Amino acid sequence: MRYSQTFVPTLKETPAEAEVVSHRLLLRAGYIRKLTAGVYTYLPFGLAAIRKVERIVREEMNRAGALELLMPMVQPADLWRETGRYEKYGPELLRFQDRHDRESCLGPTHEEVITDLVRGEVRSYRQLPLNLYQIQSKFRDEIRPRFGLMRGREFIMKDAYSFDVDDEQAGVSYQKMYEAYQRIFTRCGLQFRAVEADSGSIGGSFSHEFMVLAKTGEDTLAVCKACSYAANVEKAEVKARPVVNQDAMLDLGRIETPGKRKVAAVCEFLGIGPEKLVKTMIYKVSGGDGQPVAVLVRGDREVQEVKLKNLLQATDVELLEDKEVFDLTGVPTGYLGPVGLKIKVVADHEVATMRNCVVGGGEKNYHLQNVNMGRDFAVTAVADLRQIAADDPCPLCGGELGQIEGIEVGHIFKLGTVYSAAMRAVFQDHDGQEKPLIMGCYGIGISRIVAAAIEQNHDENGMIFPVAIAPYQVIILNLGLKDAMITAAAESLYAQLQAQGIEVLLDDRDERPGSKFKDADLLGIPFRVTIGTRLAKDGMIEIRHRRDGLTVELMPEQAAEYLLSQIAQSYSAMSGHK
RNA sequence: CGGGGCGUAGCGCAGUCUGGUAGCGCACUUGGCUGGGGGCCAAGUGGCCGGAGGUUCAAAUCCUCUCGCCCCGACCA
Repeated sequence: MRYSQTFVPTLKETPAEAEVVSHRLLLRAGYIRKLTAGVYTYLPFGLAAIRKVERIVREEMNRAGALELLMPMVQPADLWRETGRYEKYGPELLRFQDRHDRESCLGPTHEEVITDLVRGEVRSYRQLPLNLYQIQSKFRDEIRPRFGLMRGREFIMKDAYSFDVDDEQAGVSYQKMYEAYQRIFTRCGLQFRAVEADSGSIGGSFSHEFMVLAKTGEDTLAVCKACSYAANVEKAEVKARPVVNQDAMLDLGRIETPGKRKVAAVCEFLGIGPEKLVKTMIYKVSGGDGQPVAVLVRGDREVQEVKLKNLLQATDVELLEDKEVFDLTGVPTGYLGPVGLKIKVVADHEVATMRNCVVGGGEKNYHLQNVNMGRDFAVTAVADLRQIAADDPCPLCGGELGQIEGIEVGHIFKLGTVYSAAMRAVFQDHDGQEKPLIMGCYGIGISRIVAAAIEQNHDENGMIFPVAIAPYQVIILNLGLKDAMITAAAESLYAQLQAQGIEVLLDDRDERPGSKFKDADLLGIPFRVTIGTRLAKDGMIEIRHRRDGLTVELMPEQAAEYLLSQIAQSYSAMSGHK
């Protein structure tokens, strides 16, 4: 492609609306433009990167035996009512009526549609297993779209659905996808990690997330330094530690703590550490029994709301506002405690091991000391409810844990029969019995991968794309448009590389060298060839690696061979397979 | 939805408090010089000041309503 013939509106200045680096660079480099909140047009270079990712995904899905199809974006409400999700999915599901007042929605995911399709066509175990996938635009009416392609409302996603005869076969399908995902992200040239995950609102029993490691990640991962354990902190299990504190229980005491509401203030006032204190947090619960619940965790710990949600089998939990707490309990926040509390109380494991701790007094300006669970108050459940901390041991091997940030780019679930049972998608097994299909679902955020790749690979001058997903592999800068020798060399190399199947961009614009260098860096193209006055001076052209700045000088006739071998090397370094 | 902020030229912004000629930088057009990291000189083009209503002799500026966008929280590929 000739630069003068394409459409890459680069920006010298940074658009004000962009917060994260991938969003800023995608706008500046002319890869995307915003149409409206969370909805973007992919310009030619942005689309080229997307297509590269799609191609890798297709190849690996096909290799794993999945079959591509394409489902509609517009879906009838009735289908969603069958699984109860039309009501449950919430405002993220964009609903509308067509001219006949038929209720419809834009597909945020396609479990219902695929299950509807399969129940109509699959009758026998002999038609299974089946794994169907599509690459489709999805729409989720996010409360707050942000970060450009990272969290848009409209985004491109690959979603696959597997159908099996039993749990064991479903496990095989799951494992195949797990392996395909490993290959996909490796081939994309990304540093990533598969982690155990919460299965979230889609439901189901077992799940992994694929996380691109980047400082700007929205998720935090707990990763063992000794073994292979890695999990989203939402999920990372905190093992109940052995009780070390066998002190005798002391007499309960009431102490005045005027104006001391925060853990830190109470601790300072009483001269104790936060590990001697128990926090009481009250949550509003949607789903489950719907009753508000008080959660107890140690003073220096955080409640992990996903764990709480799972314990209560709730669809959502939300911390009560200060005023709501007072209305419910008559106690201002800061002085809440489990003693004498009238609502349901659940405690983190750790609280059960604590002796003689301090809790809120249940009235303004008072706390209680030497409080002991069991003697002074009762709880309805003791469970793993807090977020894993840096000093917690690995739940698998007991080793030391580290925490890193990640961007979720893929998620695989074992769904079981959640959808097939609700929608009566059944098959007849060997034994003649009718059974629900065992399902799995597997998502990859295609457009998000492009953003994540940039978050992970950039510098102050712009993007640095991995070769496999760069819109072009090579950019040739012709710095002597009016010089016949320079132009001839540039044109010749351009033709040679194209003949070799290399995707190459020739910067033939009548621009000053500075602009061309800046744009080349910004666009993130892995290899840059500079052909300028040095050709006349010493017969050399220059090839520079975008990632590390490594620069070599060569004679023009050596260039194509050099680039070919460098590109091949880059690919083999990130081949997901032999 | 709650909290904070912003809508003025394609982009980034000033002007708004204190009403009175709509401005700056970048980009764009033309000419010239220049030519290895966003160059220089000169001359230009481009605005219903988000929209509607109101106050006023006079509104980008004050008032009311409205639409849109961004940032912080709960959601997720």
